[in-house]
Amino acid sequence: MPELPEVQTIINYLKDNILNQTILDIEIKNHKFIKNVSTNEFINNLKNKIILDIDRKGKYLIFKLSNNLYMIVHLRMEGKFFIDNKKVERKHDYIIFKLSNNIYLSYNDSRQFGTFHLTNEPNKLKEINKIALDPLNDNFDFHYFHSKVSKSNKNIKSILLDQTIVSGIGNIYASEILFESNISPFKTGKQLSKKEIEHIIEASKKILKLALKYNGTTIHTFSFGNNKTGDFTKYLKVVNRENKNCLICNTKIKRIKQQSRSTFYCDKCQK
DNA sequence: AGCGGAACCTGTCGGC
DNA sequence: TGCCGACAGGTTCCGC
Repeated sequence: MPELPEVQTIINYLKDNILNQTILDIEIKNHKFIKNVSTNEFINNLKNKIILDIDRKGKYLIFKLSNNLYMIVHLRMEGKFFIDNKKVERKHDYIIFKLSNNIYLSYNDSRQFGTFHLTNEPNKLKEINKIALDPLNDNFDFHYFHSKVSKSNKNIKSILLDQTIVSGIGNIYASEILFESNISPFKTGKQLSKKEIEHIIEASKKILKLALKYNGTTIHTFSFGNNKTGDFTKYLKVVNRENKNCLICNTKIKRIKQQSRSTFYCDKCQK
């Protein structure tokens, strides 16, 4: 489900609600989410730790806890956090943290793809270590991106989805960024001119910032803050607009598959 | 090395 | 109404 704007929206909401709370207890209803430690280790390590900060690398959430411990969470397609003032029964709640002040933080994941890791050194965790800069980072610039794409034979849509080249972009924003850049999703990295690479960098920063401002995009199921939805949906220009008119040139928007994932684009505006 | 496709799961929607 | 297939904001793994 979530890409950078959605993950950051979730983090902002969590920070408003659970920062400096102590984890009093943890209930685990399904063990599969915990990847690099045993369930017992997970519980014992987290118990009585304070949530000092919540940060992000790409689409990973990084919970900084007291005693130099970090909990790393990836929501994949459907992971969600709910915050309740009392214990509730909710379908697909699989990990429930009881926090001080009687707050219950529940991890909910209908498709069960999400992951949890515990570590003292997040940057040494292989999942985090390979994640590239995201477009909102000032170091994501022409020099960096050009060096990563200019020799690539992959199409630019796939390049934008490659988290080891640029992080935080997923299937929705990849299409939106390419439309904003006037670049065909079929073009390979090699075929891009310097100017086009510049355009993609600018469009990435612009779209992700704007989407974040509107708390992300809700098409199917994204929500944060116990069922609030993202407002960027109404600003989407190509995604889910198959067969509708391009807002710039009135040509019908096309929908195709690349790497078995939907790409939306305007074949007149995007060359 | 690099690719496409399957796998991981559940839910929803559209067509027949 | 019911069944069946396609599809879903992601990533990894496997086989060619």
